[in-house]
Amino acid sequence: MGRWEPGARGRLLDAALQLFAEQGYDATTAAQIAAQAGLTRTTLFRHFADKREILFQGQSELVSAVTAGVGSAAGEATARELLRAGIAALCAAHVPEQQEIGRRIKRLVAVTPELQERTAFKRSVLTAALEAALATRFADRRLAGALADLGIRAYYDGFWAWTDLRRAEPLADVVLQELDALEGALRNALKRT
Amino acid sequence: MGRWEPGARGRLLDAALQLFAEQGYDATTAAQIAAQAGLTRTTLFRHFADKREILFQGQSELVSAVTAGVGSAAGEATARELLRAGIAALCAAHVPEQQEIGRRIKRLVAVTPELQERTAFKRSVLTAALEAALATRFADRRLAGALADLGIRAYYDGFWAWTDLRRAEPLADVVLQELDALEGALRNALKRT
DNA sequence: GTCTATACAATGATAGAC
DNA sequence: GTCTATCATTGTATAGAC
Repeated sequence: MGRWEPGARGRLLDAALQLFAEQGYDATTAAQIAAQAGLTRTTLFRHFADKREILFQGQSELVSAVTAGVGSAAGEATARELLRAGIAALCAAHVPEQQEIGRRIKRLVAVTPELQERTAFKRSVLTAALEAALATRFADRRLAGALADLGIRAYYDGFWAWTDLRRAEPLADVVLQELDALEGALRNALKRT
Repeated sequence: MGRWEPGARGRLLDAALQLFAEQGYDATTAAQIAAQAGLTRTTLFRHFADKREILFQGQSELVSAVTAGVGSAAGEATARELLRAGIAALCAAHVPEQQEIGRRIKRLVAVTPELQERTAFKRSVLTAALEAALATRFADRRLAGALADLGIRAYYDGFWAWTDLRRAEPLADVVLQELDALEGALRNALKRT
């Protein structure tokens, strides 16, 4: 099952996913995870600031991806096009293996408040990064925030749906379609009477 | 400075706000907070599940408020009107004292990752509650989510702005005005070419 | 029913050796 | 990079005092 890279971080992720699924997050100690990965507790904490972070590694690359995606859009792009450029870059930062890993993480998060908290924080960091990137391209800070919420919602809802797919569909297809649907629903609801 | 109720929870909040401001969140132990409030560490943890929760007490009432607000709107209310009913109820759940307390909490959150995490979690819980309440009143789950994001953004941005005001303005005035502005910006950006 | 005393497991930090 | 060892603190559990 070691389909992740053989580095320490990858082995720790594999070990954590297995032990959390068997015993639950709280009942699994950092020492157990380290032992299962052939390391010691101290080494685990050299790689990850805390136990939760084992499951959320690679999230900082997503911030870079979304920022770069917005930044590389054409100069005359509209606000909506800038948003789509950022979200598409976010999706491109994922590899197909995340489909199964994401599915397993989703099950754990659903039953673990500590992981829900970290999930919410990561989402807020990503939203803030997208908002900041958009705000460098057009003046309206309020619009940047509202569009960031919309895009990140499409990304998360699309991502979780993607992890449930059995075939290998590009993540961007699922997410951008979700974004279309969200935009349509909002446009309709905000219409002036 | 004990302008909060004389109960244990209020005294602990006062003590925590003071000590966190002086020493920082991490450098302040639970025992210090308890001692400052004339209690012991054990009693602190009887009142609050963890150290962060001292600052976020009363948040569960906000969930009740937003749910009740949406639920009590007129039967023929539009989606936008339902949203405004929920947000208005949220604002009504605050007392003027929160203006100063919120200002002090904002400063602490800005420099403390642990508190940022809890803030993000509370926001996500509130968003989910609003989304669920809206979804009971109209069928479109996507619209419920997108409108919840919009309303909660107006609430938070408005709330932080409100804490900086020196006069005693109703919170709802600030927040609903923010919501108007957000709706206008989005409506314009989502317009079909 | 609110408060306290005490013991306990686990996290996360730290300093130093291989 | 990895390890051993030690440490303060959080948060839990359980007992009992006022």
